[in-house]
Amino acid sequence: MYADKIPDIIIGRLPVYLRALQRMSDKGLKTTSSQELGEHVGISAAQIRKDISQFGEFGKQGTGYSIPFLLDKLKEILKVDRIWDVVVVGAGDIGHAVANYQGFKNRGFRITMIFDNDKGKVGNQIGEFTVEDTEGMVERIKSTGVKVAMLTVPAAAAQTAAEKLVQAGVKAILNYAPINLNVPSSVKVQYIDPSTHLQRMTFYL
Amino acid sequence: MYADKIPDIIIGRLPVYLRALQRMSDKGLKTTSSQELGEHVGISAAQIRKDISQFGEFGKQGTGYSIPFLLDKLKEILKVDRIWDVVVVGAGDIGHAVANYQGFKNRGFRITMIFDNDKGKVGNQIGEFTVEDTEGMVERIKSTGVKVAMLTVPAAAAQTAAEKLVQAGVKAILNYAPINLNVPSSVKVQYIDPSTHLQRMTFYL
DNA sequence: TAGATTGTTAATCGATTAACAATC
DNA sequence: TAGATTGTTAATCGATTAACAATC
Repeated sequence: MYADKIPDIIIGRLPVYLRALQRMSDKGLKTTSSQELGEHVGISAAQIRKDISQFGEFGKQGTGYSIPFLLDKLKEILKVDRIWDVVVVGAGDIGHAVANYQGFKNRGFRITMIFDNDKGKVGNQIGEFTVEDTEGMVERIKSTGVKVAMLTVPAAAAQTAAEKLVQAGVKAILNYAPINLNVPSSVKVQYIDPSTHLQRMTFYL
Repeated sequence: MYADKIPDIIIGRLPVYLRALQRMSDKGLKTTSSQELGEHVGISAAQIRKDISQFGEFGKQGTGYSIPFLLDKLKEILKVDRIWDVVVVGAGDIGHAVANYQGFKNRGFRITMIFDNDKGKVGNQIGEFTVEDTEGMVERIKSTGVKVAMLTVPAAAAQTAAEKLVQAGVKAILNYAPINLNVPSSVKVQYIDPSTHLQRMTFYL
């Protein structure tokens, strides 16, 4: 859709803009400026204008941006103008937490399945979900066409699980295991490792 | 200690190197090269050498880096050659999850207190912790000297809670609430918002 | 109209990569 | 010694910022 390649670093900022705009919208605000949005997200006004202008002319000189309009555009660009089904692999503590997490609502995601390779956990109930056996996972994901996964298994099991997900056609993996995954470049991976974030801050203490 | 300012983007990569080296060490490996480490973390060998060389000459021509030595150095640089006490604010689902999370062990952090402003939750047991009332939080944190916090309250309560943490002398906040925090520049903030990460990937689907 | 703010260009700044002498 | 790999320099590449004409 966006013919010329958009730098990934810009894509990474769009969800932050989206989140801030959603909050403004929830407060009933109708318009904002690059200046104001920038103050909310800690990014310069010039950069926000440049980022947004990659995708079209969404603002108006003199008045700024319509919040509902920009919200719609950003959702469309990020493809969260729809709901993505998400599979969770790993029914341990983190798996439980993400399965019960209410924060995906209205952000474009809905968890639909949870898998674990521990037969002792298979069949267990987690909220509204029943833990399924990893054995049938590849087929099950293939047949449902799910493209997004969250990986919440121990580090030692993460690479193997990731390979199964790739085999099943998953194209986006949010990895909670503290290990780098090796996947084809057509598959996107994002990492969440709280210790890493904390260590990035202790340097400055 | 490191007189000339090190770019934050380099600091951000050090925990990733540390994590990979720890894994190599756990496997019993004793040496590695910038090439090999780079393959593990998906970063070019040149960049790894450049990053590491900011802090000293830790490698040897011809043989590469001693894993135990480089581990020690990185831990020292990131100040995780010690254990940091961490306070958790918010005893909801995420608070529970981080309190029970075993992944901070051996990464330099130890949760020591959990607070919530809901009197209904105060006194509850979460693992080995008793939920404490936010009312006494500032004094309690001040007196214990804790410098690191994890913020796991709803978005609407996050800014207020962050201000209390700042008041209490906290200098590093890992924020799980999907909102940007406004804090003095002397206080570091890192953000964890899984929806944001997912949205960054759906763009490419 | 006058004031405000966009979209965009050019300038600046910073980060990454390539290359290689030094040396283990 | 010969081969391997570092630390570092210079070149390249990319991202951010400043500035301003266009225009709502």
